[in-house]
Amino acid sequence: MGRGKIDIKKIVNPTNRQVTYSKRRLGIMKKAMELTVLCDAQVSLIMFSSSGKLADYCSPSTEIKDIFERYQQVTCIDIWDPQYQRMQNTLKNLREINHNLQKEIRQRKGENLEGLDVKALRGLEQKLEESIKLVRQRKYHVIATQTDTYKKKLRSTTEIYAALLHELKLEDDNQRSSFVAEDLSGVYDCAISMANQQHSEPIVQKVVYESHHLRFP
Amino acid sequence: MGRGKIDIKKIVNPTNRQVTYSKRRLGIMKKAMELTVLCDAQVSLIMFSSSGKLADYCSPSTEIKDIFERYQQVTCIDIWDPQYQRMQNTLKNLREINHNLQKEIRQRKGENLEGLDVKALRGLEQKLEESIKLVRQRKYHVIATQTDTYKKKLRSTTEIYAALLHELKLEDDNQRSSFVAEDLSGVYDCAISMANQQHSEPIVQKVVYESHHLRFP
DNA sequence: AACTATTTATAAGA
DNA sequence: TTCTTATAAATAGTT
Repeated sequence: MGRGKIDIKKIVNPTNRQVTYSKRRLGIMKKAMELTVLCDAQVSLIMFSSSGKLADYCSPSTEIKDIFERYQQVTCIDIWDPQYQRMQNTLKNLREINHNLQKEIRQRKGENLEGLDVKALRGLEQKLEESIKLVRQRKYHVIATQTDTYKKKLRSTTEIYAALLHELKLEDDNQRSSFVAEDLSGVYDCAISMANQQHSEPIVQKVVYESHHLRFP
Repeated sequence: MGRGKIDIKKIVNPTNRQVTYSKRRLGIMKKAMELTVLCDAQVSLIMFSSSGKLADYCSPSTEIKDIFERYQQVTCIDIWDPQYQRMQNTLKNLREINHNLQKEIRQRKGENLEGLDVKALRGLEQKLEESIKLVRQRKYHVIATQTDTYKKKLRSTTEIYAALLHELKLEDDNQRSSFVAEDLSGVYDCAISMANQQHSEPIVQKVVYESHHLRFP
């Protein structure tokens, strides 16, 4: 169809090829549309030109992905094999890791010990003892650091207020002096509560409580 | 093209429609093939007739799935949305769960304690103490059961050999008698080693060792 | 992008 | 279905 008959083989001239592609692309899309309408068929058409440009047609009230899934079902070919397979493997591995982790946690919690013999139990006990040792060390470290910080804060606060007290005394006023004495106790309380910011009990009480719980290696 | 012009609308007569579908299906496939060859294009064509029959064409040295993946890339549309999305979610969840499990394990091992304050550390310590208590209980239980079993075995074995010894004594032979005394010690050793089947140390030694490790709540 | 001579596709009939 | 054939549609080469 055209001024002359052409052989069905790759058109060498790129411009010519591009022009023919444009014309025939429209033609085939029209044909696809006609087939859809005339024959109530479901059609998916995807074309990439040699320059990589995409053109596609899909019968109305469907999407290419639906037609594709239908195609997949009919041909029994799993299109997403590579990615899908990889994901499935990853899932399997993760599940296994998960299972092992849960098992380990359960044992470290002292659950599900039925399968273990004396040797394994003793091993587990030792592991737990080591862990608890580490936790206690850390706890001691944190308390020590904290106590130290609070001590410094308290000292500096006390010093500042002592200085203030001194300044006030310089005014040599009996009424003032008694007021300051009252005030200082409040200031001290305030320093204490600062030192205990994250704790409900006063710091002194706390430290005593902790040290009775501490054990050092 | 044909004896008469037709409107592009659904052909009502099913037979007619089927015939037209057959003809045009071939026609469009030929067009697709020509486009492929003439213009060096990549074409995928999938058709389902109204009766559900599949026909497809794909440019040579490719597969529909390849064209489809390319289409997916270009359109940025994820074709396998439902299953894929579900899997991705599952993966994400599993990864998160794993991460948390690993974190918990690390803490229970006494690692990564930097972020915890005194209260949390004391909590962890208590949890570990509870766990160790459970492990020790279990260990005691296993040892007790095992010891009991071995004791019974030993007793029954000893009784059997005592009976044998009695029978042998009935023969009232001095030579024999001295032989039996020797033999009995061997028999006793055998019973001991039976009782220790899964352990390298003799049972008596074992029990002593264990009880010095045991602590009861 | 438009034109048109020709080829190709196909509707209707057998 | 497939073949035939008159006719519509598509398009190659040209402008």
